Amino acid sequence: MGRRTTIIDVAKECGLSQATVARVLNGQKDIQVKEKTRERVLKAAQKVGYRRNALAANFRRQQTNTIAISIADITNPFFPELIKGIQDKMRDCGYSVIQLNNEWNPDIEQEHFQYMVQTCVDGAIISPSHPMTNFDTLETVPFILLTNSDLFSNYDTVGNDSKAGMRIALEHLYGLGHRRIALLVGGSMSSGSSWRRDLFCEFYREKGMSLPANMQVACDFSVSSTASFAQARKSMENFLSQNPLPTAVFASNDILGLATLQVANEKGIQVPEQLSIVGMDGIFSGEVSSPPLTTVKKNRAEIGRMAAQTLIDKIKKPQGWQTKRLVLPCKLLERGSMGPA
Amino acid sequence: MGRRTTIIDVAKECGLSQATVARVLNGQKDIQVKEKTRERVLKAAQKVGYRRNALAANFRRQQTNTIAISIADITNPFFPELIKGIQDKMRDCGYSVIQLNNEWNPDIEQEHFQYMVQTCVDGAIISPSHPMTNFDTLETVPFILLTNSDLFSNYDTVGNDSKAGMRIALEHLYGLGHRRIALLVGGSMSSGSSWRRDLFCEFYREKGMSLPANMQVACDFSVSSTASFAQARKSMENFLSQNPLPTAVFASNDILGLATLQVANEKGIQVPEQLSIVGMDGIFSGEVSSPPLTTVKKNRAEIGRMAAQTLIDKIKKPQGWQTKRLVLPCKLLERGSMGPA
DNA sequence: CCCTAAAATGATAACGTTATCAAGGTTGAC
DNA sequence: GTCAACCTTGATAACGTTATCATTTTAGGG
Repeated sequence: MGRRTTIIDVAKECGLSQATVARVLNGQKDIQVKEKTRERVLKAAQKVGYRRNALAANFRRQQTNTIAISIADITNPFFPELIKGIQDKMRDCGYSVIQLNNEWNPDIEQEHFQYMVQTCVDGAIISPSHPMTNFDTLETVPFILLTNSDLFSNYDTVGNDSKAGMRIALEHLYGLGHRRIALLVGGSMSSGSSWRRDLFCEFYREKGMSLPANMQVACDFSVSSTASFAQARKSMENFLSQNPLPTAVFASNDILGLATLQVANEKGIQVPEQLSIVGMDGIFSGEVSSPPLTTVKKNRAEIGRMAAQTLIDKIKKPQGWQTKRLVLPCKLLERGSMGPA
Repeated sequence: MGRRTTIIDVAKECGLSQATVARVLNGQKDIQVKEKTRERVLKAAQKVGYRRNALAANFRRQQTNTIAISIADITNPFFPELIKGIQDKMRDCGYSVIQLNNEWNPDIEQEHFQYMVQTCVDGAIISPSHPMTNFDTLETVPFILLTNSDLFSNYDTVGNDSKAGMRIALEHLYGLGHRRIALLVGGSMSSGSSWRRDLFCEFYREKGMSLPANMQVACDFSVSSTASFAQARKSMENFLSQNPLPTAVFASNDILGLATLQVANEKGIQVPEQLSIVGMDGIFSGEVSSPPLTTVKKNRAEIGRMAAQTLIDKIKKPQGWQTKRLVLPCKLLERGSMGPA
């Protein structure tokens, strides 16, 4: 038994040189090899049962055709579609994908960065675990961030215009006559609850309305959807006991929105007649609630594809790369949880 | 500039041999090296800024410390937790994970198998895309299947006892007085709708009830949750127009269950007063519907961890491996969509 | 038919690590 | 002091591919 068949075996079989065989079997498209020799090689390869040893090739070329994705948590329904988008594009371009979950933990995130360097991934797509994430560890690994936050304005980023999205939602609610709109944000973990608060206050100011007390709720946003949902429920059970109620709630993600909806349902608060709810993201669960959750939809697959494409461009053009910031629009997806005030 | 620092540079720096340096820096735990030399090496490594070249090591050892997961579709809410379970366990054991989506397409699945061989993954965890999946392509790659189907009884498998789970649900419904129970199955894609039908019929027989007409609905189960959901809705809009209605529906997965629930809600059919609905899986969306969906819960993270552990065992014990079939129980998770007949 | 340029093929040196085996040191019992 | 047994360390050959450069073959114009 013994050795696996190698390029040399093929060379012996067909009486050509190792180099020529390599050109045929593993060469790039800029082939310089006669059709006839090609056939000889292919036939011999078939005969001896040649299998390319990707490990050897990777080693020699010092590249893996693999990229890494670093996100918080694959079980968060926001991410799978995003990842799918990345995978699809990457697959088309001959890359495979390693996905790493940091569970919102910056230390794990740093470990992952080190892993990427060690393992020689060709590039990385990263959803930063927090606003102060340090990318120095990545050394020369080219990377793209999944965010649109100003905090990362020096980096290549691909993200949705969440600010515009939030504004669309608020304007829409305003247009429907809502004047007591509440804001629901996730806790420390989401990279920016602060700009949401700012935008929220500014919106009130702009409309010449004074911001009523108790119109902002912060929920702990936890590692699992289920846990976050439970947390949000708790917050909303309190919040929806106050008097007077807001006429609308803007939740900065769908999980919070769905928690609001469920609590409202339980309390007998009619949605949308008594309370409009708008979420953000457009996860599947929002389709199955009753009423289905109106939301500011982010096209996550598209974000993924764009990020992948951008990363590939960056990998292929190591010289003279210009920082790129791609911003995709969100759009309001009207389902059933929003109505006139 | 120029060459990256290697083990040889470190050796020069500290005046020890390459071999010794390797033993310190990359060696297994069965170290045979004096504390003093270890320190010398470490210090030198630090000084010259040594980074292990994992590509070289992988090549030399012909292993990658990487395993592959082959599933249908990461955006199917059934999978993320499963994957998380695998990842967590694998991470603990020093493996990283490549995840591949075959989109229920056997051809893509086969490509993935070839990819695994080429890329020398150390092992694979596979959710077969269909009952006839051919694993010969995998050659010597050790693998574990995520299923409990009898169709794969010759392979190592880890899966939930779905049959028992379904039985629990049916028995429970029966115990609540339901006598007109309908069955809702996914289409061709799910590896076995046939055993569900068999079990369903047998259940009726066992209870001495005759199976009424129109108590089985098959929905196309499509690549995306959203599409499947839409398909199921369509089927259920028809189904729930019949007279008399069933008093309960057992859906073979939560997406189908949720579609049923939504259509029932829209038609003004009270759930669970007029219609009980039980799903299967226990996905997050079932938590947010109203009422929340009662379901036969599969502990997907646990399945993932078990599969990972089993695969690792198999990898580490190439000789004399005994085929293993792990079966985990499901349990009924009572939320709000099931009540007395 | 010769000559030149281009195209095709050949020979061979890396790439950086690990594994194997040999050599040198140390320990302790007799 | 000797010898064996063990513990450390050293020298070096792979691993299979790709890249570089040298060499041979082919094509085409004069």
